[in-house]
Amino acid sequence: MTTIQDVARHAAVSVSTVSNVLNGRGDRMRPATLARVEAAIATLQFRPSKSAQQLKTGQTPLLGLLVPSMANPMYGYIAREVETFAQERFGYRLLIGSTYRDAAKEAAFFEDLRAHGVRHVIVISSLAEERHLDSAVARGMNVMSYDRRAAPGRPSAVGHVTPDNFEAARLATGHLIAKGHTRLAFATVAGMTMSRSDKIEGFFAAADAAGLRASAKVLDGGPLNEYGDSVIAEVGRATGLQLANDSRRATGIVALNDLMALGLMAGLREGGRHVPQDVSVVGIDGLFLAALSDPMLTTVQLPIRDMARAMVEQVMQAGAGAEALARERVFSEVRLIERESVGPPPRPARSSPMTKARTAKK
Amino acid sequence: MTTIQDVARHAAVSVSTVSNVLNGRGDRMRPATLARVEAAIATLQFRPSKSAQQLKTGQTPLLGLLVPSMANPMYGYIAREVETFAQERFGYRLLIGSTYRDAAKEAAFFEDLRAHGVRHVIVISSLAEERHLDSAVARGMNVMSYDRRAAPGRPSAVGHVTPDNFEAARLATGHLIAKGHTRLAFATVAGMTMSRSDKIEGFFAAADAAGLRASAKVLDGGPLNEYGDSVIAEVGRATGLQLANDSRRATGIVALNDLMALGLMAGLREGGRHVPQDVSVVGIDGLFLAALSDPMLTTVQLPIRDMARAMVEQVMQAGAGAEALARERVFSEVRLIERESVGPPPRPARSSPMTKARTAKK
DNA sequence: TTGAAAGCGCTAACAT
DNA sequence: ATGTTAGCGCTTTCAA
Repeated sequence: MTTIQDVARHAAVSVSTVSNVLNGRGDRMRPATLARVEAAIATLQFRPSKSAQQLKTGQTPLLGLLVPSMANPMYGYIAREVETFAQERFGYRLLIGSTYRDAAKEAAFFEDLRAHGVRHVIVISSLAEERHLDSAVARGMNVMSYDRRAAPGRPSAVGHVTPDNFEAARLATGHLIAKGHTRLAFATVAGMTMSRSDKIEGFFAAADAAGLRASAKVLDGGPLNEYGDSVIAEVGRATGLQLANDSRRATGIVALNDLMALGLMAGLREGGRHVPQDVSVVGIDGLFLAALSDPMLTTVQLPIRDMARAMVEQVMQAGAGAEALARERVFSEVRLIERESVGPPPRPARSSPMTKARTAKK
Repeated sequence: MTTIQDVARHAAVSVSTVSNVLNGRGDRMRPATLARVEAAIATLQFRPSKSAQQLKTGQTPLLGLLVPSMANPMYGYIAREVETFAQERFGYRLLIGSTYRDAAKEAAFFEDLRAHGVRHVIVISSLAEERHLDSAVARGMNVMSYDRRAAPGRPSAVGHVTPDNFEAARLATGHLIAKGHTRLAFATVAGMTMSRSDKIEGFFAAADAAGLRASAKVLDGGPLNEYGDSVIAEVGRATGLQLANDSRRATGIVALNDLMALGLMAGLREGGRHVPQDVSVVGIDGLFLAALSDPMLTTVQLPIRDMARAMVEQVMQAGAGAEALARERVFSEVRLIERESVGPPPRPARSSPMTKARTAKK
């Protein structure tokens, strides 16, 4: 390994001179000296050791990113945006970890980040609590949390960036209502996170506003056990299959996210139902995969790239002043992408005691 | 930050004693001493600094992983498997980088890995050349390359793990032939990598064996510009759309991979063709997404997890002996998963001059 | 059984 | 304009 000593020797200068050029202080020396040093660096292909620099400065250009699973296309997409921006804007690299929604793995990852001296971390946790994040902050980390709002009341030192989940679900539900659906459902998985409850509230808010609250219901597809990649789609499929055999099922369904929606459609189809003729489905996320399905999935697009950038920008705030870092940003730029998975509700096969007022437009 | 000094002071021992317990040499001291040290470590929540350790030992528990794009579900899946195994088996964390298939970005990532002292790296490159990998090896890195075989003739210092792409494509093509298809095509993107050419050869080998070579063709959907996440599916869609309007199109298509196949199906449908009634499609990869489409995609499952583990295991070989490290492993455990996207060919609309012998079974 | 001390590669005072 | 040097947190001889 070539060191700063080698360079100094090769250029016949002292190590501090080399260090000066490394740190952009080339103006402190004669041009000829600078040139010699630069030549030596190039010749020897010298790259200063990050660990030595870190030991000295306490800084390391590494960003920690914690996700439930990298195999989930949504997190893969966020991760890529975070990584790209962190690299382009700050020259940081990404130290990533999948936690499988496990508290112990999450804690272990934080411990390792700390040991590595990583002081900037973005967390996409599906744990209910987030106190462990505060303790990370207490140890000097800048942490940003994705997809949840600051817990009300309890002042937090961690920053928050989240899409407007309430609005996203409201929009999705409103679209179904506008198409004439009166029997609505929100399909989710077991376990209540802030993001999920916000969506559920948005769902009910839209139903309420249309006087459809009584028939609106939440479908819990069960737990997300094991490896969290495809499983949310599997839960969706199971829910879809079950729904297919339910004669009193909702005709308009909002899914927790696109993967769940895709699974839902597969399950519905497996059960012999057609989307959107028998049931309409709308997702939330706006994954590119939603444009590939048959029928193409109508979904609510979230501003992923903007959020990724905002998280990076904020987590990098040098000051670490709690004011700036602990800010909460809710991104409301959610928009409905109408595709093919939503249509008018089927006309009721027979008189249903559930039928509400306003008999859908023909 | 609490250091080994703090622990030593707190336990009233020297730093070397603390270091000894950190490095599993607790047997060198009196149990009471060990206990005191351990208590101090726990009380102070001490974690030794990785950068200090690295500076001293030259080792860092970080694995570099280079992928074209983390937003691609296939790479996300591989990355997760690599990460999980590296963590569980070796206690390593993952330093990941998306290269967008760009040589400069790839080189920059390697430079950074070197600066960080990372000595183990797994590369999924879509660059034609791989000399840059050899130079990384020359600088002391252990590198494993995924999805390509060692260049024949030129002895390489980098290890190789790859699925049997020839066999995967042969299997996919053979399935189409068994179903009666005589007009075959292989849908790919612009740019020839070793993996792609192996698949194409497997495709032709199967066609040849059935006397179908003359009508078998390769469809090049064009370049994969920009951000490589959804774009391969977009190329697939464009190819599918074009195919839909081609009256002399193949009836059985093998796609480069599942994402391309999914796009292909979307394009075909957009163009008014039905899968599998008008055209049969088979993918390669075995992504969970392939089970979600309508029709569900018939595909060739690759042993991703096994390959991920093999790569990690091999890249970690301490010896760095070129013999063990530069090994090439071709995983032939590929198997066809029959789903719904393949059926018998449509009966020819009218006499076609192309029609080969053996008029498909009814 | 325990401790003292050198040194890994670098940065940044502080000389000169 | 350039050089000397202390020291970041740790591991590891070598001594005691």
